[in-house]
Amino acid sequence: MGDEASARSIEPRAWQTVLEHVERQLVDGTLAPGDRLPGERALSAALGVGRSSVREALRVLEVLGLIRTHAGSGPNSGAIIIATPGGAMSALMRLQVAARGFPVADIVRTRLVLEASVVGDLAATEASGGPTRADLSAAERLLDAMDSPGLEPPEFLALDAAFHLALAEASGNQVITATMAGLRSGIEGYALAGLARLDDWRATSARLRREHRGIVEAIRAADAATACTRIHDHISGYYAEISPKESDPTW
Amino acid sequence: MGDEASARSIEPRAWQTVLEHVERQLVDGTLAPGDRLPGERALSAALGVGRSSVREALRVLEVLGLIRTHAGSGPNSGAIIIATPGGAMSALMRLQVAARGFPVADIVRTRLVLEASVVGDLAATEASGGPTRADLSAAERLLDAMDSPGLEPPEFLALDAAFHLALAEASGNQVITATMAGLRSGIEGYALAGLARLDDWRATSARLRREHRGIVEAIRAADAATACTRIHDHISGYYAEISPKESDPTW
DNA sequence: TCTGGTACTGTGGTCTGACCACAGGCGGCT
DNA sequence: AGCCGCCTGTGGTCAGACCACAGTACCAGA
Repeated sequence: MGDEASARSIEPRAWQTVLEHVERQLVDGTLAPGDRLPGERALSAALGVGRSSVREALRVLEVLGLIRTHAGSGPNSGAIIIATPGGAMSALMRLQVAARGFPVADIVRTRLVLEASVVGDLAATEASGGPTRADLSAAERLLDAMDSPGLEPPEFLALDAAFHLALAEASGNQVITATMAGLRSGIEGYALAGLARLDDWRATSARLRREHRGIVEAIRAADAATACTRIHDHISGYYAEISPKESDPTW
Repeated sequence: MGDEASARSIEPRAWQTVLEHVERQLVDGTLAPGDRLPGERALSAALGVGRSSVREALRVLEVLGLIRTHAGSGPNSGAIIIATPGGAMSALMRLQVAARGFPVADIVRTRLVLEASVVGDLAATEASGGPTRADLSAAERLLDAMDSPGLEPPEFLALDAAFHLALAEASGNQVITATMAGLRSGIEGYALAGLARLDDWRATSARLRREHRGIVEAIRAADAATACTRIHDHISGYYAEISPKESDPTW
């Protein structure tokens, strides 16, 4: 079957040449965040491919969080280089979970690893002193919002997700932040479905709020070990509660 | 169909409806890995969008590692659902690094976290006994290959990457495996460029091989703490060696 | 009957040309 | 001077055409 590599595989697909063209310009600095790409018609003519192929490549770049497109004219129009990996990570994780490429259990385990590292880092930073408190206060504002009574479970979960993301952002690691955003949306559907398996939402919500406060408290106390243990128990405890009892292939 | 002009302003973009259609079928089980999607023309007619829009959506799904397309006819033709997140992660990380969305330092830090977790898990599994040895032997075969003399630095780095990936695969966590593959290719260009900053490649290569053996040895001895320390020093030591001295915005 | 080749069919891959909605800029009108 | 409408260029979408490809069905010959 390797004989088919003779004719077709030498020439890459048209949209890939566009993708490689943009990536090359990105690497060598010709293109930087904020810059505008040439118009689709110009790109098409410059690379000798059809506009459809250019559009397929641009669509990929858009989904990957590398460009943002606007119709019309003016400085805001056209395809502009950005770098917002969060959405791409989310789409990737979500679809891979849907296609059974990522078991939910592996996502939860990865969250455990990353979040433990995040709170450990935060506690260490707090120990060494520094301007970390401002970012932590953003997370604490979310905790306050979660205390408001009459919150519907889905709203509570959204605030919960934002809280964990705020911790990641406070750690300053953009890769971990984007990855955690992706992991979260990958299992968001299962978290919502798992609500039905909770016996007593009020008790669970109270426990989650208490655990959140405990985590922040440990970080503030610069106690990395306690913070790691608490977030580990927090996450694994919750998912143990909502995971289906019978074996489910997506878990 | 004449109302599409007015409906377009409210409706999502045409290719997104295709994407959502596929995702919905994936979630509710209508589509599963191995299944074939309807042909582009059929999908176009079924969803009331043009074939170009269908193709843009399929291109996104392909880059995200969800489908594989083949021309021709027969059971291997058409778009088939797969779930190979590795390539998507790699493309995402590579492009985000190129677009300065991900600092290289954050990628290295994330590698530290994930790989420490991987070797810790492996050591713990080894402690509890189990059929872990076969997978570890795959990693060890790569170490043997790295001992072969006359290996060019790029070849050595490729084997090095494969070794670290083999450890992740042995841990059994597919999310971590795919993420590590992505992280690695995100900084591959910088690893290659960093070779020029090494004073003595022979000495470095010998040290890396020694450290690799030490990591596997610690895993085999079920000594999680030592394994974590060793892989941490291994990775951070290497990147400290190849990172540029002057400040570089991409780091 | 078996075997070999050939035409057919349906697939993705690509290009072209056309039209639309949109948003800004420019120039003429008030 | 200030306002308003045309003009232009952008992405978004669609329709149709052609190509290369790979399997399949069919038919002719041994």
